[in-house]
Amino acid sequence: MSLGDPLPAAFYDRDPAAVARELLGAVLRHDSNDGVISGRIVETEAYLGPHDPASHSAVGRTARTWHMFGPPGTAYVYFIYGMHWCVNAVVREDGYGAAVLIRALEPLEGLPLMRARRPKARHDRELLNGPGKLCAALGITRAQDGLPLTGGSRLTICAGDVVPDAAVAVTPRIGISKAADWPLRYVLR
DNA sequence: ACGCGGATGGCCT
DNA sequence: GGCCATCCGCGTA
Repeated sequence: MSLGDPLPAAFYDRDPAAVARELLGAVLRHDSNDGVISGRIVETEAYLGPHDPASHSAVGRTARTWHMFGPPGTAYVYFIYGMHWCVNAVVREDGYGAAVLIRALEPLEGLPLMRARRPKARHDRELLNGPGKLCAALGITRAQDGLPLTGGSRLTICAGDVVPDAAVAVTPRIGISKAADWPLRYVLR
């Protein structure tokens, strides 16, 4: 595995917090029908599995959460608040039900297309700084739910520069009510 | 620079 | 029926 190659399934088949930490600096890329859009991952959250009360997998394997229980390196895309899509990378072994939510990116490729898909963004800093915003900008919807992120699909995560611990902040997860004090959010500054 | 509430729909109970 | 792993606009400073 070197810089720019897709991260393999073995990268994801590990402790969710470690994967969330190490996804910082990696690159999420969507080869959409309208063009390639990519960004550097700068914020993530770990959802540990069925025993984590804030995790979607805590309700079991339903139609909505189906792909969260898929093999490591699968995209789990869900619809929330009647308007927004959010994208996760499935972690741990096939059938377990853990994932890492991608919460923010820094723009790399496809700036004009991002701006067209995010007309409300008043400057480029607001294009990808939220889980719903980055899915809108990249064109990620239910159509990408279940795709492998490990290569061979149009949605991939590729290795980036190594990020030193001094550049990483760890905080509680955002926007949840259960297990809201667990420090599983990773931010690159 | 904050804080608050409405939008909006699928899904679980 | 009520709850969301959110975003945006409007209000007060």
